[in-house]
Amino acid sequence: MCAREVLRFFEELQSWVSDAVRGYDAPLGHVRRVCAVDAAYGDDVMAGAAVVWSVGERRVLEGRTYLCEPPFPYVPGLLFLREAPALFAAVELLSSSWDVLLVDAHGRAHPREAGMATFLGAALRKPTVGIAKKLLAGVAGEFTDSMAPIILNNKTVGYAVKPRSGKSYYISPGYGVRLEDVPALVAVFNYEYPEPLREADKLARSTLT
DNA sequence: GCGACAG
DNA sequence: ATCTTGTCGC
Ligand SMILES: [Mg+2]
Repeated sequence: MCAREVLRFFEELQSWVSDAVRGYDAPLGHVRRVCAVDAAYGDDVMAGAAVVWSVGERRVLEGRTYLCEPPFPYVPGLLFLREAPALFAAVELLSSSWDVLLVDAHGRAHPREAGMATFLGAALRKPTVGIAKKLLAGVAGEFTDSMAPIILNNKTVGYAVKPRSGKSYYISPGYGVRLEDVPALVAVFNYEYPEPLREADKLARSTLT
């Protein structure tokens, strides 16, 4: 009935999902094609964008967008209710295949260890990782080679990454990706903030112009 | 009670 | 996320 219970309901669902998805973790193979998603907003309209990026050619192979009215307001910790539907729709419009999905959000580094990257991966049943610009939960530990573990509930749930130049970012497993495979994925982009995410951001907002 | 709070 | 141009700094 009231908003209060709606939030409590979805938060409880997140807690359950965080444990349920662990059984789907699998080794991440060679990452040749990466998919990245992001959203942008206009007046009463939002654009979800998805791009497929070729690691070898360092270029966008395909880009798709999906426009709709924001289905939910932004509530810290429940971002997926607002953005996941449009991002999911944009990904489904892609005809190109990809190995892992990069989401502009958190994965396991979340108050209930199930951020938007976790839900997108579960819905798509494909490997995902969350890559955010700011921490929402947990604390970054000591850095070792440009990376520091993100500690939450007494365990490592992801990594803080310090690029050779630029602001640091935070990456954590979403769905189907093991924590131990995250460092290799970070290395694929030479520790820099992933280009495909910048491309998805660019595509999302250019669509509203 | 107060502050913090992905995008 | 968005409102916004030039400007300070690496
Ligand atoms: Mg974004």
